Amino acid sequence: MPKAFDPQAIEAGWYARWEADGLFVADPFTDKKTFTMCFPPPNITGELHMGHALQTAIYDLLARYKRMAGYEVLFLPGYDHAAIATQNVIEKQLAREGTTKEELGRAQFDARVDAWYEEVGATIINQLRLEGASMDWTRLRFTMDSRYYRSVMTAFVAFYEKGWIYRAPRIVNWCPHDRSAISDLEVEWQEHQDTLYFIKYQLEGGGDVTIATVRPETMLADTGVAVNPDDGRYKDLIGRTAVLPLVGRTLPIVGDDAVEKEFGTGALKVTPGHDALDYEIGQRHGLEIVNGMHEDGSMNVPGLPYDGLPALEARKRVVDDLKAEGLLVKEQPYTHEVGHCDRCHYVIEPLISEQWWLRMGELRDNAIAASEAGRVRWHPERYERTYLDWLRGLRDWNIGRQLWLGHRVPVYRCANGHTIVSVEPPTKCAECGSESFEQDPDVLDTWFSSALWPFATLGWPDDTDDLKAFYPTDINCTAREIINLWVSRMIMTGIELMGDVPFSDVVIHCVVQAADGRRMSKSLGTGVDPRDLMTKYGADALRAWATSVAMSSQDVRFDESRVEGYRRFCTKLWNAERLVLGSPGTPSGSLGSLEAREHLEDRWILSRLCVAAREVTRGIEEFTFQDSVNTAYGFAWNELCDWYLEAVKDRLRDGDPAAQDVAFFCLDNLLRMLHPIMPFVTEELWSRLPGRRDYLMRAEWPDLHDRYVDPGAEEEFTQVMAIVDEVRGHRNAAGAPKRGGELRLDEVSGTVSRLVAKLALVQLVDDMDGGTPLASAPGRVRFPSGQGDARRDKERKRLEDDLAKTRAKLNNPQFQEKAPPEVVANLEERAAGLQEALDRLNAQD
RNA sequence: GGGCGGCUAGCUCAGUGGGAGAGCGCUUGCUUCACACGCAAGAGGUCAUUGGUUCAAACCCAAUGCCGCCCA
Repeated sequence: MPKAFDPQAIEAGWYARWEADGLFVADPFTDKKTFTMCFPPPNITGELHMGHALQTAIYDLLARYKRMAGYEVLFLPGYDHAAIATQNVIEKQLAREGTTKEELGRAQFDARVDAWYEEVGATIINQLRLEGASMDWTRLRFTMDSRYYRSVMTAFVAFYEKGWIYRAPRIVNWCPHDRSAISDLEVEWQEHQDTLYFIKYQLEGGGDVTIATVRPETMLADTGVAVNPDDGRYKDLIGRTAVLPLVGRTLPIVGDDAVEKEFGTGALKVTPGHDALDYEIGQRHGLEIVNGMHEDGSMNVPGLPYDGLPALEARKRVVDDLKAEGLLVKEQPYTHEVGHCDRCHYVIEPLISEQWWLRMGELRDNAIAASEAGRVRWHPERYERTYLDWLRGLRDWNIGRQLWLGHRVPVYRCANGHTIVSVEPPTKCAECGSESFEQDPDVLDTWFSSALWPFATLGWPDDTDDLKAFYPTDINCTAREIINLWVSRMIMTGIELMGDVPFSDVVIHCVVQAADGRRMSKSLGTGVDPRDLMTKYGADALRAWATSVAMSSQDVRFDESRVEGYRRFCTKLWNAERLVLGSPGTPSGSLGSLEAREHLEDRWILSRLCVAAREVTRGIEEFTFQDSVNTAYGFAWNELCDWYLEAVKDRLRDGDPAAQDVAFFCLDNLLRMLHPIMPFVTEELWSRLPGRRDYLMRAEWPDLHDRYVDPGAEEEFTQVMAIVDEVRGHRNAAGAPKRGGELRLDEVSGTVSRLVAKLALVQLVDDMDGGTPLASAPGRVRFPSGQGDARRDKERKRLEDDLAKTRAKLNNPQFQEKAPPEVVANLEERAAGLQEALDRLNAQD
């Protein structure tokens, strides 16, 4: 074996062998219990970032663990079409080429989109493979595949037939760049420094009222003025009529509780066509709706000089004209939040628009009930509130989009205007026999199709073997910003269309930030490409890092040195195995010596192995993955390598079968429990262990229970470590060479003495003149180069301080009275131990 | 505006009421026959601030400050 582990040399090979031998493929006809995860469709707008890499590591950890624990695992991969995002990417490409999608035409545009999906899809799949994701590639799904398309159509028709889908005009978030509505969740809020304009509206019959607005251009579509009925300043105005400056339209003045008295002047201009609140006020008071804007965000005010101007230019002109007429009372700086499209970053226009809506009533109520009843569990638990709070305030879902790509709404109109809603395109109108149809031009929100992911990927609406075997799935793991966008909607559709929740557990992992705490993003230049990290440190190191941070906090700053640390850990494992494999003779493999075990160090390490295995398992089962990786790391490095292997080096060199059996057994089980975290290096090392070897990937999960737990051995070996530590400390303080010196130990077993001598590299003597007394055990140590008196003084001070603190606590009568007896006993034992150590240290001998 | 999370060693982070921890970095000594991607020994922390609960607080409660996120 080479001296260092080289990830590049083995990763691709193992992945290919696992896949070729069908280890990723799930069998729906299995007798085993099934475990299913449908991988979240990664955004197909680009390559996968650190968040995806982290998420993949967690999913794959769970998949591999469950396989080893005896489940039939389906880990299903796929991606979605990300309609708005993809359209933006292609449009940017076209802009660079000096053309537009309108110039190109639908067919050419579609071809560009398909080529893009193919290219990016391949990149995504490649990265998932590099990371070792054990996904069932025979079941790869894409939301635009024909089968998936039919699932989406079927869901639409099902909701439509229930009467839950309707078409109605409402204020929507309109993106003038994409010329489409987007959902509330796709709006990004940014702080803007703007100006608040105070404008005087004359009243019919004399007088005036001043309103305040940051968007004076929208006044062109005003149809009323509203004041709070409790506002003494304006009470008398209710029922009178204002005249809209520049336009001349008459505006009824209405009283409405929704008007904030504190904002501006307390009088509100009402523009029902361009503001959600104004729309509601307008509806309550029967105000006219004027749509003052075109789809591209330019003004739609025929007959006025502002017609066709972009909003900002119109604003300038309006303000100038108001000034000229003396109606602009004042301007003041104003800071507020402005919505932007989260894909193209244009300013969102609230706009009245006719859209497709999905009624949330029953869908929402059932989704709430499922979580409250514990049929969906959240990890960490606090995210259940995020989910419930959002659902409780949820309005109907605008599922329509005015885009060039996506699933076309399956609504058709015949030549005579009859509406047909059907999964397959109709051939003949049932009412009039017409054979000529036009399909509704809208497409569906991408999240509408993604909401069906856990069952559409399994073949729904057909009653497939996969659906029977693998639904409901078990775990969905994602980032918290996805809870409302996706998780909640999967739960809604799963309950409605499948009659059961789509998964039982939702795992919310942390968000990876750049090292300086900023968002990780390509545009900020703060992004880190997971593939570069895998090239440098190997996939296992990246995965171990991800495992250690994913559930430990809400956010994590990326720290490359920690990834590097896990690469070193891989090499450490590699060399541990190299040492064991280098011992002569053939190990018995009978494991008989595990039962017979005579040596203290053997009993100790087997005990520690059992404890570690239990903790690693618990960490995975409870979704605190950092506990698993920390435990395995600590066991491997600080116990197996630092102490056990050092203690049995000579026995291994002599070909002692007991030492070999124990060492192999520990390695075997350590590699098993590390496999879900670090699949490549563990598979490679496991394959090199003696004996007939199948794949570690389908080996059994360590199930040791308490078989070798041995408190006596743990206590005795702890004494060994304490004495060795102290001797080494003296050696260093004395500046003595690494080997040599004399040690006299009284009142400890021969086993302990011999182990200490071996590990501390000292000569055991029966008698000694002078030397330094030890604190950890009765005895003295002496080095030829001199004594560690400075260290002895320091140690004495430490012990004295500690003892004083402990005694102070014990001397408190209230402590004695109120603290639990075991805590008191514990402290008393501790004080006695400290006193003993001090006595030993002060022994004159 | 509502909600959530964080503030612990130089850095990144563990630590759910009884002796302050890890990795990396730093200092010193080691090319010891598994590993210098290593070994051994060290230095380094009024656990953000203030108050409260408790025999006992990094941990529970309240307030404050700063950083970040989600939602409107």
